[in-house]
Amino acid sequence: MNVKTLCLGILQFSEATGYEIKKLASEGRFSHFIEASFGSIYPALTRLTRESLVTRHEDRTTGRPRNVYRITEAGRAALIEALDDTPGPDQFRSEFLFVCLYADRLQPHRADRLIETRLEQMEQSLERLMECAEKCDHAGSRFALGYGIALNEAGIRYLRSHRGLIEIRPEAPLEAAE
Amino acid sequence: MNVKTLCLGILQFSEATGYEIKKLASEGRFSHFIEASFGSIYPALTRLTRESLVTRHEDRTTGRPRNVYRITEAGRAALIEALDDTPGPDQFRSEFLFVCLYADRLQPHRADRLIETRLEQMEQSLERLMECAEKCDHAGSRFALGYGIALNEAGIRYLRSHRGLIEIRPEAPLEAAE
DNA sequence: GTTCACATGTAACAGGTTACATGATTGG
DNA sequence: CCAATCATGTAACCTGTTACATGTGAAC
Repeated sequence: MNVKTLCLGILQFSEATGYEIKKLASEGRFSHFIEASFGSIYPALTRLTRESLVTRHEDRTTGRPRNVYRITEAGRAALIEALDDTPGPDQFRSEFLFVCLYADRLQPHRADRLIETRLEQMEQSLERLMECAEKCDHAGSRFALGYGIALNEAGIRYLRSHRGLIEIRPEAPLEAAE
Repeated sequence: MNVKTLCLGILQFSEATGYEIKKLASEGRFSHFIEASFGSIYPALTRLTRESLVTRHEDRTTGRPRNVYRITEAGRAALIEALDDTPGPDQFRSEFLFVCLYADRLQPHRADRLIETRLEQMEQSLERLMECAEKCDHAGSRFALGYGIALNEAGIRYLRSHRGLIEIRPEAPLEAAE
């Protein structure tokens, strides 16, 4: 799926600036299964405008000049059409897991710290998703959000209960760890 | 993380051909958190050979000519060094979830079929991971595999129990869906 | 015999990222 | 006044994918 479709998809819910689209994709309610950078969003928006799939409204009233984009009827049609393709397989990429593979070769307690950090990140992201879900009453969005929450919870649970598999047991009391 | 590090990581466990590396990354025990195509693996292997991080052994004995790659000491060192960097955030990309967002605009029962298909895929992938885990006695790999299994199970559970959120209720008997 | 799995590689191309360049407004 | 956040955009670059090109051996 490309950034153009993604923009169309976000604009389908409400008008937005490029900046806001980026926010929604990176931190907002779509962030757990989507990603895009400014460098791809702005050009996409320009192309979409040229193709009349969105319209651009320059807003100079609110102090900061901003370009607000709004999806057109043709844009909605194009989105539905794009959605018609069989979605590609979900993909999960994790450098964290890759590093864990070699936990036994890492510096002592490196794995422990890595897990600690990851756990914190996941708890944060879980919280964020739950906040979004509370505020949200659109079925599709709740469904996607709920999925993210379920996966996050499962990941956290797993890390907590299985970290012992790769961490150095404290039961082997040694100062060698330093 | 780049394909070079990935190759090094896989070769750390045992020697392999480019073809086998691709298999391991796409269907094998690393497949749930890693991906790489032939078009990136072969050039990476050539570069690694030039840098003496792996050695190439041409095997013409087994009928099919194959190039078997083996990691060197320098290669192991380079891997450990690469592993030293803070791993980037896990990323999950899902076109499936994106499409689900617009379930209400799709053709009737499109969402149902999508979920059905995804469920089947996830069950297959779960089975595959469990088979790998059974055969595997390396702690790091078991940990990573277990993580994949946990996430898959959670995803399957979620889809089964929440699909009603976006599917058309059969309880509302109407041909209006058309 | 023909299909499938094994096996290697290249080249064109697409797609997106990073870094850069710029500037306004708000809040402390 | 200074930092953070809002805001837009470009260009060089990188990385990897797709498609192509080729060939062997095994199994049915």
